[in-house]
Order: sequence, then C-alpha cells, then structure tokens
Amino acid sequence: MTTAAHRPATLEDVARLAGVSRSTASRVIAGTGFASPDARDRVATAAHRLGYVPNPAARALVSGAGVRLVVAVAGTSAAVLDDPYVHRVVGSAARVCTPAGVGVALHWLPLGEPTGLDQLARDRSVCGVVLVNTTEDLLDAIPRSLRGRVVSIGIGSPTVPSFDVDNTAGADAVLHHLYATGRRRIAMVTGPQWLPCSRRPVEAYRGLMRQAGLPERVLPGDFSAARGRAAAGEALRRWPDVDAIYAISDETALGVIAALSDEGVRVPSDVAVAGFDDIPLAAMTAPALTTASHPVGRIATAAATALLDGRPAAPVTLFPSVLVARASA
Amino acid sequence: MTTAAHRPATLEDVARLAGVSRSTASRVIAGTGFASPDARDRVATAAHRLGYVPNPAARALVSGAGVRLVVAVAGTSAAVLDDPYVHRVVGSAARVCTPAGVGVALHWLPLGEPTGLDQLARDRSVCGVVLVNTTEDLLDAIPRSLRGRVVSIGIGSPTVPSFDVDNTAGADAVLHHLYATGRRRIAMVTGPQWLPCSRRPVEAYRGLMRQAGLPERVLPGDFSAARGRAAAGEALRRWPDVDAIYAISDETALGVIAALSDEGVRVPSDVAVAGFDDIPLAAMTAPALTTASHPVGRIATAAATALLDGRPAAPVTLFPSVLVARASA
DNA sequence: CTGTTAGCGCCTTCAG
DNA sequence: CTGAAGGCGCTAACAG
Repeated sequence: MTTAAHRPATLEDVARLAGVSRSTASRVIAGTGFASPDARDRVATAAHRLGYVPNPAARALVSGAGVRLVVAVAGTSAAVLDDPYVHRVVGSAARVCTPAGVGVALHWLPLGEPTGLDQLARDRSVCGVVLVNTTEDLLDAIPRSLRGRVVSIGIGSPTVPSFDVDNTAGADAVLHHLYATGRRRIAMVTGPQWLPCSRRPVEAYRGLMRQAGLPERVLPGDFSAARGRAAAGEALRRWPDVDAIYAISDETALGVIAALSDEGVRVPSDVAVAGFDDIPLAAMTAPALTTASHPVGRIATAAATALLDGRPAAPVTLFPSVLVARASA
Repeated sequence: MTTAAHRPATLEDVARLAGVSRSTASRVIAGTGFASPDARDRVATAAHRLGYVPNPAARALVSGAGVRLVVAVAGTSAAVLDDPYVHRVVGSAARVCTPAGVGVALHWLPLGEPTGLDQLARDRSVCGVVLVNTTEDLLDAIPRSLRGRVVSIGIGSPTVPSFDVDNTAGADAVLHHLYATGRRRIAMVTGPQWLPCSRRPVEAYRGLMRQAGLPERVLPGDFSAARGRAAAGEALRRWPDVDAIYAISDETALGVIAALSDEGVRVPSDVAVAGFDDIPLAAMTAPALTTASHPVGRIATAAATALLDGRPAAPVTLFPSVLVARASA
C-alpha cells in the first residue's frame, strides 16, 4: 500500500517479502488449501505492503476459468445492441462481474443464423453467456461445450436456466385493471413477433378478451416509441370506438400517448393507455404511465451471478411483475 | 469449423495441423511479422478447419496487454452505477471492446477518497480506464503508472485526454432560444455542484442573464427527475412570475413538467421548459421536450476506442451539442 | 522467412 | 503444513 511501484507487484514479490514460496503465498491469497497462521499473517502483510492485486488473466489462464462474461443479444440487426434495455443488462452484469475480475462483452446474434454461439463456445476467455431475446432456435443451437455456462433472460430449456419476469401475470394484472375501470374496447400493441416472451402477453390478452366476449384488436409492434405513434393512428382509424390501448413496452405506450395527444384525443378520459416495464421515466410523464413493473436490473444481476457462481441454477427463476396504477389508465 | 471439439483448439493444434511451428502460426494469425504465402495459407486453412479462436487472456498475459477496460464512475454513493447514463457508457464501450477480446468492468469511485485508482493501476488485467463524472481531485489522484491508459468523459488534464460535449455552446443555444421566444424570467436547475461539467452551463446562464439585465435564479439539482419535481415547486413559490425553467438534464426537465402540470401550470404557454441531453424519450413526451443533444454513445465509443488503440489521443475531443427545438419551449 | 527458446503470472499436483 | 516443479495458451526475441 506504500509505494506506487512502477511495476505492479506479482505473487512472486509477495512470496519473497513474506519469506515463503509462491505456492504458500498463492494458497493464502486465493484462500484455498492449508497455511499456518504464521505464514498466513506474513503473506497478508506482505501483500498489503506491496499493494498486491492478483492478475485475473493469469489466474484464468491457469485455472481454465475465463475472464469475460458475454451478453449475447438476438436481433434482426446489430442495432439491438444500442437498445436501452440491453444497456441496462450490460450495466447490471458489469457491476456484479467486476469484483470477480470478470469483464463483460456484448455480442449480436443475427436472427436465423445461430453460428455465433459456436465461436463463443470455442473462446476460452468466455466464462459464460447471458442470452437476451432468446428464441427456440437459439436454444437448439447451443453447442454442447457451452452447457452449464449459458443462461437466458427470457425462455429457457432443460439445459438453459431461465431468468424472466412473469409476463403472463403482469399482462393479466394490467388487463384486469383496464377492465375493472370500465374499458371494453381494448386494443393491444405487441412486441416483435419472433420474440417468444412477447407472445405470452398476447395470449393473455386474447384469452381475456374471448372470455369477456370483447373484440380482439391486435397491432404488431417492436417495443419502439416510433411504432407506438404509428400504432395509435392505426388504432384510431380502424376502431374509432377504442377506449384503451395496451402496449407491451413503456416506450411504445409513450409513443401512443404522444400520437393521441397530437390527434386531440385525451388520455385517459377518451382512451386509457397502459405500458409494460415501468421504466424510471414512466412516473414522470404527463399523464404518468400505468404499467407493470419489470425489474431488469435484478434479473440481469441474478443471471450474471448464476454464471459467476458456476453451480447449476434453478431451471426457471420468475420475477414478479406488479401493476403500477398511475394516471394514464 | 467442422467438429465442435469438446476441447477448443489451441494455437498448438493449428500449428501441428498446418505443419509449422507455433511461432509461425502465431505470426499469421496475429497478422504480425513475416510469413510465406504458403505458410500463411496452410495456417489459415488449419485454423478454419479447427474453428480456432485465440484466447485473449493468454495473449494479454504474455504481451502485458490487459483484458479489461474499466469504466470508473465518481459519485457520492454506489448508486451512480445504476444511472442510465452510466449504462449507456458501459454498453457502448462493451460494444467496441468486444471485437478486441476486451471485457468491460464497472467501478465506483467514492467522492473524496480517490484511492480506488491506485488499485486499478496495480491490476495488470486492466488495459485502460474511462473516467466518468471526472473531478479535478480525481485527475490529481491518478497514479503515474496509469498515465496514457486513462481518458475522461468530462474534464481532462495535460495527461488525461478529455472526451466531452460542448456544454457551453449547448447551454448558450438553449438559452438564446428561450430568450428569442420572449422568455425573460428564466430559472435554471443545475447539476450536482461537485461536478465540473455541470458548472459550465451555469456560467453560461449567469453570463447571459447578466448581459441581458435579467435576474439570476438558480436552483441546485442532481440530474434526477425527482429533483425536477421539487425544483419546479420551489421555482413557482419563490418566483411566481417565472416564465421558463431550464434544467441541465432531460430527466429533471420531465420532472419539472410533471410538477408544473400537477399545479395546473401550462407548458409552454405559461412556463417554457427545456432540458439537456436529448434522451430518446424526449421526443415522445407531451409536450415534446426542447433540449440540446448529447451524443453519449458516440462519446463513450470514442473514449473506449482511444484506449484500445493505445496511441495518445488529442487532449480534448469536443462533440457538438445542437439545439433540438420541440414543443416544450 | 522459419523454428527454437524463454517466459508472462498464477495455480496445482506432488513430494517432503 | 510447505516448497519444488510443471504448465495454462500465447508472443517475442533470437538464431538459423
């Protein structure tokens, strides 16, 4: 801790100063194996005085561990990597990986050609892969050698633990809220068709509409605000009596509200609008957005932690999605 | 590319299959040094057939390079690491670092005790540090051994290249817009006091107000939407004639608008509101937010790229901040 | 132009 | 309980 040595101390330096062998120093610093209290103490002191910081790269090399955790995002174009959702996942992952000496990498998995995973499987610096926007095809394409080192934020499989929000329950809660507050002409803006986890809310919607004897009005979406704007216009045109629009993303919902306002339609008196995610700004818009929460940070943290821990995770970890009733619906 | 070998191929395997030495294989794969067209070809073929992927950790170990790029964020609490702005920086950095086999780590630098940097300096797995929320104290505390491996998103120093948005010009543009559209009682909500780059807009504001003979009305802020809500109330109470509120963050501006709406104050007819950043949602709120753009992604990309390239960057790289006039002001 | 020779910093059997 | 020895996968001088 004293001198800012120009050449950072190595384990060798610590061992020499402590008057022990590298092996012993290694044991006490890694906290593995035996060491006498005396040795333990001298090594600790030496390490402290030298300001010794272990080199994760060397450590990984010898133990075959890997120094990078890869966030692999499926999508139609590399632009998915700029998505705020993806950034939240990467940020949260980086935060938990840092203390372990692991860095985070960000990969794009082009939809329909899942060979990208093969390369990751052969990269010995990769300690694990977090799949985002997981599809069935993707799960099928996971190389055997990656087994046990892959988790999914979204759907999983017998060999790939899933960390996900309870989409169905979240959608149900919002839809019930809409119904309970008197809405009967409810339109829905979906997520991307190819994304499994955006199908569940649609099923929930169709089920409830059918059950209540209400018309089904589905508009395809892509989670974007721009799509929300367009979808609102379509909804108004096709179904002038619409009294609620449920979007599967807060961004989209805000786009819907913006378009509605432009058209002179009032929210929520004329048309109620609800979203999904509860992004930080959802509480700050006018009107404040009614939505279901989606703890992205906690999910990503759990997924990354499972990988770092190494031991097999539960097949499915579901995070609750709770209704947040605000002004927009 | 053929077999998904259970044990990933090493350079040794490639060399053997190609019938050359490890060194030669290394040269053609790393693209460094000489190699006959023949050797080059055979190694390439072998590597391809084996699906060889170099191990960045081993490579870094021997070349002394480092496998992690650290995003180090100064702040009063570790909660800064959850900031959307920070996540954007990390995401963008991860994207450019990935092809280089470098992972991204995320560190919190507690304000006022800059010893965190010492530890980073001694970690041989760190190839570079991107400072976020840089303060003068932080710049002073950078260990010599880190020189040339640190860049700053924010203020810099003779030894630390700065990548930043042109705050002054951005603030000027917004303020002039406010003035040009007839606003004369302009209040401002600042960023955190300790953050150097949030001081420049304040100076711009004071300068312009003084020059125009208008009253100075400054409210301390912290970039948060919650603070925006509170600040709007204060502004209304202290200066009932206020006709514009300029916040140094879009989140804060949206908080201001929300509070104003709650109070029955109309935006922009009663009070104009402007922000700073142009976050994606700024165009989707009602009213759409007038702001100045802040290309966080490009800035972070440039900063990370400079570190990866290794060669000294320009002392200051300024990104333009352009006025985006929408409905709120 | 190519192969040989040394390690990078660390962990992990093994004898002692 | 401890030290000696070997090697993780790769690159960087060197001689040939």
